[in-house]
Amino acid sequence: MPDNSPLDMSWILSVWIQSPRHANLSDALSYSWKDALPLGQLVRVPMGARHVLGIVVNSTPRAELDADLGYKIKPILSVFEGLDPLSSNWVSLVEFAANYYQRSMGEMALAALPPQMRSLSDEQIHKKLQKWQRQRSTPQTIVQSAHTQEENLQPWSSRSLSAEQQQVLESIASGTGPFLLFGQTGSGKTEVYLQAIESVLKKNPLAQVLIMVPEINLTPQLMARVKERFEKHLGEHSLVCQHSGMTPAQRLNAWLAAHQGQASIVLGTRMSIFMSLPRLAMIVVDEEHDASYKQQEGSRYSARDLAIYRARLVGAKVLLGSATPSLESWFQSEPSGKYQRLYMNQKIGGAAHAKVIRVDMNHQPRNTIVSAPLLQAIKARVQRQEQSILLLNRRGYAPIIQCNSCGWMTQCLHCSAYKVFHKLDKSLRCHHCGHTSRVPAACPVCADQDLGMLGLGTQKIEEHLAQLLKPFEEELGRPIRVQRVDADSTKTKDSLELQLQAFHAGEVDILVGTQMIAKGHDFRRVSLVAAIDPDSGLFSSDFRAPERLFALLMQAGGRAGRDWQLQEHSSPELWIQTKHPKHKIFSALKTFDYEQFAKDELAERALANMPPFSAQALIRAEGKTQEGAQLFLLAIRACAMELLSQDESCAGCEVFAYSVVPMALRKLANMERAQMLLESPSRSQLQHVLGKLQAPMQELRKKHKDIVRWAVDVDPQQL
DNA sequence: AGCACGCCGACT
DNA sequence: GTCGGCGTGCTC
Repeated sequence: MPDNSPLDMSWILSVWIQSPRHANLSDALSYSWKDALPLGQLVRVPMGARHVLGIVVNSTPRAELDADLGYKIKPILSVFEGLDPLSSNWVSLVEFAANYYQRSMGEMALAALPPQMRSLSDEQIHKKLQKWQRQRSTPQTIVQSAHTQEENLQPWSSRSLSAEQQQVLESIASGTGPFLLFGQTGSGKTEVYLQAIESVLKKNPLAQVLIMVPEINLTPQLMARVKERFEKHLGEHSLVCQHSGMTPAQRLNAWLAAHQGQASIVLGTRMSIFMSLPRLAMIVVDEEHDASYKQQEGSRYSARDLAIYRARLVGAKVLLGSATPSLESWFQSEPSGKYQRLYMNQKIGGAAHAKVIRVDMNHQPRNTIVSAPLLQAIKARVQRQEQSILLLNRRGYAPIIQCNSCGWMTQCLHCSAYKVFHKLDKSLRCHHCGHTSRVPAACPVCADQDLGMLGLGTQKIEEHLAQLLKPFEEELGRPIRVQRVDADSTKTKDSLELQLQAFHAGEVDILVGTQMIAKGHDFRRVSLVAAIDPDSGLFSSDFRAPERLFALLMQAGGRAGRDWQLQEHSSPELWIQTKHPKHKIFSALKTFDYEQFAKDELAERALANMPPFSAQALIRAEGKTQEGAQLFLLAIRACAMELLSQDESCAGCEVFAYSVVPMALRKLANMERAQMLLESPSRSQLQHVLGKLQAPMQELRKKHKDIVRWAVDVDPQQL
């Protein structure tokens, strides 16, 4: 009673809790307490009938009389003792991200904390904290003891650096960044990251470093290298991961280690950009061009862009690395931009670029899958016990089954897409909504049994290749092993790891897969990579499709010939089967000339006023009918027009609203989808208009009852 | 978003 | 007679 007597509640706290923007709540709710609390303090507060986690962002003395608020201010329930408040920098980062990506502060902030922070009781978390504090050893003591030994100035690694790597490291040490590390696959970028991190940690043993990778799959490999380098100097508890594949308990432990400053290095996926790192001194964004850095639902943030913001906010260095940078980053690293570009051109150990060989499929027999010269080249690899990788961007057997009599095709009932034939279980599967059905024995429309297959999938290539190689097997006197790697073959946990291990061990001759195998994996004995059918990336409605295709093929080419021992027998090759061999993407690819590609592509973007020469935001709506979705967006469009002409603060804004159109995948899981693109030469003007549009959009949402979901996507990656 | 309260159909 | 469908409405 004495503690919670209303008379003692002399402070009003502003608290963020998890609630989306469209809830009719302001960004921070008011609660009372007997004391002021520091910014970033975690608290437990009553919310209706529930108790929820909150973050204090402000404390003000209670006025003599509460103003007529229309609601009762309740006291908070408890304060998280023994846990440092979140830093003001962290709060600023969240605030910026919420504003920029048009979400509420509370949603952004609470989603950035480990889920157990919300679900566990205070006691459970305290228990965890105590247990964890007992077993911990601070990095300080370990590093200092290491320093008192003989190796104060000795490098932690014995590896020698190339002149180029050394030069890049000197630039990083002497500059402020952001740095764009433009380095070929195999040029030793990872070593540069590790060395840069080493020098940061040696300069300040308490410093913290964040390393981001695009995908969960890539964390174990890099973590192994980080451990090998740093574990003995920093202790095992100083290196932690953070990604959605971890258990809730693991995530909480890692989060606590980072938050309390014990973790020196955090390695994770995009979500780790929001880790609480009170002494953050460096951020590494590996493969910075990768689209996975953009969150595709909920708060659609770009972890790469936030890394730039966060680094500037806390005075940390940020290092973006890629062999095929995003055109946004590339543009920023031009002499007129804000980033410093660092070149790494040389391949370590003198490994050469893959030789690019284009096969003009116009001159091949119709419906050729693997052209004769490519097959020949693959056979030669098999004979030399070298490995080949075949890339195709479609899984399954054949994309569609068609009735040869009436033309009926396997349209998904719930999506505006075709179901794909999977031969293993003789099923038709929609890759968008997952709906699965049996293959009909006859056409459901005209009952004709003459059903044919259209197009190519990984399963079909796998089978086709086995057939083509069968005669050769006898000649060779051993079986040829073909392994398929795609979303279907890697469904179960660790199966990707196992399949890749088998490939590494040389138990497989040929790997057939989707682009998931082109990412990051270090294949030693591969001397041939072939893109079977890359043409769909050449003529897409999405202006970023060529950029993605180019990056994929460059990366694929980099997979070939990483082992210089292969050089003695054969040179690595990248094969492209295409009906458009003269396309400029392929001519730039031939010399692995990213710079030429970027120059051409940027010139086109400048002419068309596309990013990075403009900023974009996409408003999407989903409803029962296409008409309903479009009507909602049209109303928003009208509202935007009105703002631009009537609203004083928007009057000078140059924001262009494109027409409302159905999405590329018009219907998904029985939901009709439409979108409208907003574009402006000025990021801040677009931001301003979006902010002004927020309230009217929420009003419109109430009127358009048939709208099931809608979202604003700032800086959309896919159109 | 949760989670309440609140009024109408098929079941122990 | 209840269990439970999800339609509005509120949360400092």
